[in-house]
Amino acid sequence: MSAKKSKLEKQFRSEAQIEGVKKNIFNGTSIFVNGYTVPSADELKHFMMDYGGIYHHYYKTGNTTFMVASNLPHVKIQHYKNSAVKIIKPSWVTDCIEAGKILDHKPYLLLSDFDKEQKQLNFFKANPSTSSASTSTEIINAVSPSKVEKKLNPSPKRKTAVDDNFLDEFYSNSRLHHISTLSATFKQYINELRIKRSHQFTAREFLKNLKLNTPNMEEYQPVQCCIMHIDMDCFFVSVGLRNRPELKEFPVAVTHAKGNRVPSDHAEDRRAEFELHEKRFKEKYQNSDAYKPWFIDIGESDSMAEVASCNYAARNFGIKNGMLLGQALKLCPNLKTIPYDFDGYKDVAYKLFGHVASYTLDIEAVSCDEMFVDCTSLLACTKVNVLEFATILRKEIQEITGCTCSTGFGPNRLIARLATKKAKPDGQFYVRPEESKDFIQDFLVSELPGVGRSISTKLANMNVQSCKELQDVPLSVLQAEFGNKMGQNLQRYSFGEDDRPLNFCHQRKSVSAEVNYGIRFQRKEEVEAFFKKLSAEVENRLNNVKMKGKAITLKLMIKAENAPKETAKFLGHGICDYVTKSVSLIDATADSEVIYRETMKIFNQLKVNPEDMRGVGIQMTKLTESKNGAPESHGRLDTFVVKIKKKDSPDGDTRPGPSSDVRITEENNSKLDEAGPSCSNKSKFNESEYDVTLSQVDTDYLAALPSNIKEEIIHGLRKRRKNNTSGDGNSRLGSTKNDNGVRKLNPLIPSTEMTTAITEWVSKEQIPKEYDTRMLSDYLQQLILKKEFESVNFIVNHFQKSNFLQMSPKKWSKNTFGWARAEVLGALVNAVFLIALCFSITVEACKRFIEPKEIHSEKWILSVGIMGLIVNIIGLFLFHGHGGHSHSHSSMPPHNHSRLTQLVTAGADANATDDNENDERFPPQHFHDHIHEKKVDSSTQMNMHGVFLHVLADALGSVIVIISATESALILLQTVPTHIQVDEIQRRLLEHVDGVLAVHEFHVWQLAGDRIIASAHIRCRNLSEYMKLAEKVKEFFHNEGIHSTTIQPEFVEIADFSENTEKKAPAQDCVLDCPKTDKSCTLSTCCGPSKKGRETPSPVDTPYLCRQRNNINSTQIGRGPVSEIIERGALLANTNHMHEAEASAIANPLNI
DNA sequence: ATCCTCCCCTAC
DNA sequence: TAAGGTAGGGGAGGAT
Ligand SMILES: Nc1ccn([C@H]2C[C@H](O)[C@@H](COP(=O)(O)OP(=O)(O)OP(=O)(O)O)O2)c(=O)n1
Ligand SMILES: [Mg+2]
Ligand SMILES: [Mg+2]
Repeated sequence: MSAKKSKLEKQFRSEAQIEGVKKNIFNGTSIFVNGYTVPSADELKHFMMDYGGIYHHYYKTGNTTFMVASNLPHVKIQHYKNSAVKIIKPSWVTDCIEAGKILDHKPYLLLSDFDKEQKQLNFFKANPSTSSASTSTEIINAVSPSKVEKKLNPSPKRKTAVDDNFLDEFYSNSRLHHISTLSATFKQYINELRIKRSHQFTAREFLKNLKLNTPNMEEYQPVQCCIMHIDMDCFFVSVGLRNRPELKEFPVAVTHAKGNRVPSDHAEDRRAEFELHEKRFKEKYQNSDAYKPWFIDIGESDSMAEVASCNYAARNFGIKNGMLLGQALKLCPNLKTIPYDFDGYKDVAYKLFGHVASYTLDIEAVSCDEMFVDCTSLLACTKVNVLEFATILRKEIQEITGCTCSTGFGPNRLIARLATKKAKPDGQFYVRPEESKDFIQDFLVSELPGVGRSISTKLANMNVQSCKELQDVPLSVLQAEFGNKMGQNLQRYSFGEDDRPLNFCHQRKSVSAEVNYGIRFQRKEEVEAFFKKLSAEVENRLNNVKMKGKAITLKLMIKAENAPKETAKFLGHGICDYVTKSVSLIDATADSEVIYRETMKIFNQLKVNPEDMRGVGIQMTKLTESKNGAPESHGRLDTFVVKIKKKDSPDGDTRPGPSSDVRITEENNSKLDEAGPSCSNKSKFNESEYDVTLSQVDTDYLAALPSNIKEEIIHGLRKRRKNNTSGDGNSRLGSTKNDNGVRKLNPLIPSTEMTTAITEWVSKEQIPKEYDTRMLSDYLQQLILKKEFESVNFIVNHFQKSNFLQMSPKKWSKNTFGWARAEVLGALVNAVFLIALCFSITVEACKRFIEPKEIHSEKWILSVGIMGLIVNIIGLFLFHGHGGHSHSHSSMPPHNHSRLTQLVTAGADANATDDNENDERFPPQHFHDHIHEKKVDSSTQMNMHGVFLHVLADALGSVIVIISATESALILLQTVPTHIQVDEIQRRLLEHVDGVLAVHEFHVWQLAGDRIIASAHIRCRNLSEYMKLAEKVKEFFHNEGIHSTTIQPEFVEIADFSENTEKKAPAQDCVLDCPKTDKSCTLSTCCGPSKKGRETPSPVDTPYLCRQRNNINSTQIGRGPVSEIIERGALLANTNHMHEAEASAIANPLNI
């Protein structure tokens, strides 16, 4: 029992003894202790008497200053609520003594805690049986309180996973769920910012200017590698205290519970669970010494809620994040609890990441309150020293978020992380590379990131506590104990070495949803119902990240055999065994039905008793990007097709009922497209028609059909499944792909309509989405496989020639030239396509020569048709195409339009009657004839002359194709256009334009066709001279036929001023090269390492370092609060921070 | 050797 | 009452 006395009490006593004379602190203040308290009433009485206070054995209204209570029944609270009685927590007494003076009692008011429990109070009030009694203590007391409870709460109904809204409610209250979600959010956030080119590094620019204009900043000392770690101080508490500033100095924790006593109905079970826990631990680690029974302090009615975060005042009492509230209250009885504020965390986290991102995007998000940042290039670019930057950054973060943070800097992530630890709270610490070995020695192994309870216990068993001790353990020993890699890592860490790079571009490897709270099932149906919900949750999460999974893992927590039935924590999981099992699927999926089905299959194999389940989880791995990722249809390519359709036919939007199968395909298609998985199974006809129509050539689909068989082969041996679900389950799995709603464009959509849709799509959409482009490429692929070469050609030509490709103002971030090159690309693709086609046809033809076959199918006719088509296309190239883009562009569509519309109608008819033969659905005869008609229009008549032309066109066509391919390739290779002579132009530029001292980095290339682009560095004397010059240079290039030029001026005079004079340099050297920082830049310039020792630290910085240097002088520099800090020289030294023993963190986890 | 599955461990 | 999630590194051991 004496062990139970808190440190605090002891401290008070010893202090009192040392002092001998006790101060008069309470000065006549009187208290009455009501009910059970910690410290006890007796102890409080002595405290009061010793320090000049008065102890009342009864509450005397108007006389007793405070009523002291830890906990009161609701009825009593209700009774006192509206009276003038001030009820305070006992810790007020101890805190006053500790402070040596009377403290404001308000933070210790017990009633304020209960204000938030208004609901419960109302509940009591609202009940008719007690409402009249609520004003009178006597009447309430007359009724047995337990009876009242029973009546109100016949069987204490607890909300478990079988209840309807459990999942939502649980997740909305789960702190761990929230921080996991936020962590993923910010990893993604950084990814997105990095992709977005338009991102502005405003704070970095500001910092640069600040440095230039603040002469009394320290001289810049370059660093070769600097990793920063930032972590918010006691994050949840800091956020919570933003609007409770009066609590800042008090010990505060964020929890769900408020520290009230808890019903002790299952005291035995709680005891038993604690003991089993201890037993398991000792068995596991074979060392009873290492075990510190964390639960010794926790009584039968102490709160088992977890402290999510506690502030540093609370940490002085030994409280830790993750500790149970009951335990924390023993350490610090007057710990103040505040509720969660999940929106606040998100808000602050966004501000934090947003602000750091305005310095650099070399950020690896670790969690919502923490990140690693590679500062190397940032510091090099701004020429600010590490600790100056830290001071500025932390000050800004505090101003923006209202919360403090700490930063650590080091040569690698390990050191940076530990430096932050040392800096906390509200501090900063910089470890220079050469200091890191010394720095790390004093850390305990348990403080190393990656070393937790298990490893530190094992090391403790080997008599290793500190990093210094760890250094002496031979590698072989570590590897024998912890495995190859872990052993290696441990040793490296112990010397302060860490070569893990920062990961700026995060790629998810798994998506899961787990619930290990409130799982209490009676029957299997309840389990099934919950798995359904969980599967739906997983589907949502997959969709949110546009992913599909190819493997499903079921995770279960099963009550350990000897664990008591009631868990220590209300609705917790108690002591459990863990079971996981996984399946690999044939096709990646995000469909909740598939996930559910597979999950149940695994579950059935595991044969668990639903009553023993304490936790469930579903995890998807082997992720692939999903093609149809975005569930929302806004801006999707196929929606444009649908829209057009609607415009065309007014009745297009009357949705067909499930029975109206016979429909024009594209309409049908769009409806089916929109249909989710839920209605996929209803009309087999629709589905199969759709599938066959679309995917006769879709290998995925072919793979999917026999997937059940394959699955049986692959997994059947192990699974030993019962035959019950094979029929239904398998047939559904076979059509999974389409159930999932993979969106496809029906190849029957006329190419004209398609081009219109594409035009609209391109003009509306900022950035082409991946699934759109895939959809488009699928569509084209199908056209090719259906041998609709003319349509393909038409669409490709459309890309090549339509206006939006040539002069689209829409530039997305990856495409600053707009779509201009697409024309060239299109030409190249077109040419390659045609060459490949010629080749395959030649081969085919040869085969036929060698081994002639009888013509007994329409395929032959089709082939002939195709050849005719090829000749036609080439002929078109020859007669229409080569002359100019616009000409063929205007002449093609009308022909195609009318023809294809007819074809579609015909095709739709064929489809409605015979959906198996769609491969040959377009009568080739019809096709060919039609083409000929067109040709007759453009030449003379259908006779020998025509035949001759066909052959001639064929031959010439090949030549043209090859020539055009070569041209396209040359353009893509950025070669200098043939009619331009670079050297000549450069020489003339120097000669003809006065004031140009030198020209270098001179490049000329062809964006497309006759759009020629030049870039050059031009040296002149100073800015004003350049202004005069610029006009002339532009004019010069204009005369040379180059209308788009990028000119980088260099000024001799300024360069001389800012750089060492010794570097005056030969005229060929570039004054505005990248600065010397690292090693990676020279190779990244256009011409490679023509000059030595110049680089950019990272691609992100390049534009700023290399191009915008001359902007600096024109920017006005403000003098904000930040510059004042600098001037005050208030670089904060790191606060020395004791290494906290991590005992509780190690002892805390309940799962052994 | 390298892969896969089923764990365990860690971090926040 | 209480809201014990989630992603990733890595090891053991078997299959290839
Ligand atoms: N067992 C834990 C650990 C952390 N968190 C939450 C609350 C914390 O505020 C937040 C950030 O975790 P940190 O490890 O960064 O801890 P703090 O920010 O609270 O304190 P510190 O100042 O040590 O960073 O994550 C939690 O809910 N449960
Ligand atoms: Mg933190
Ligand atoms: Mg943190």
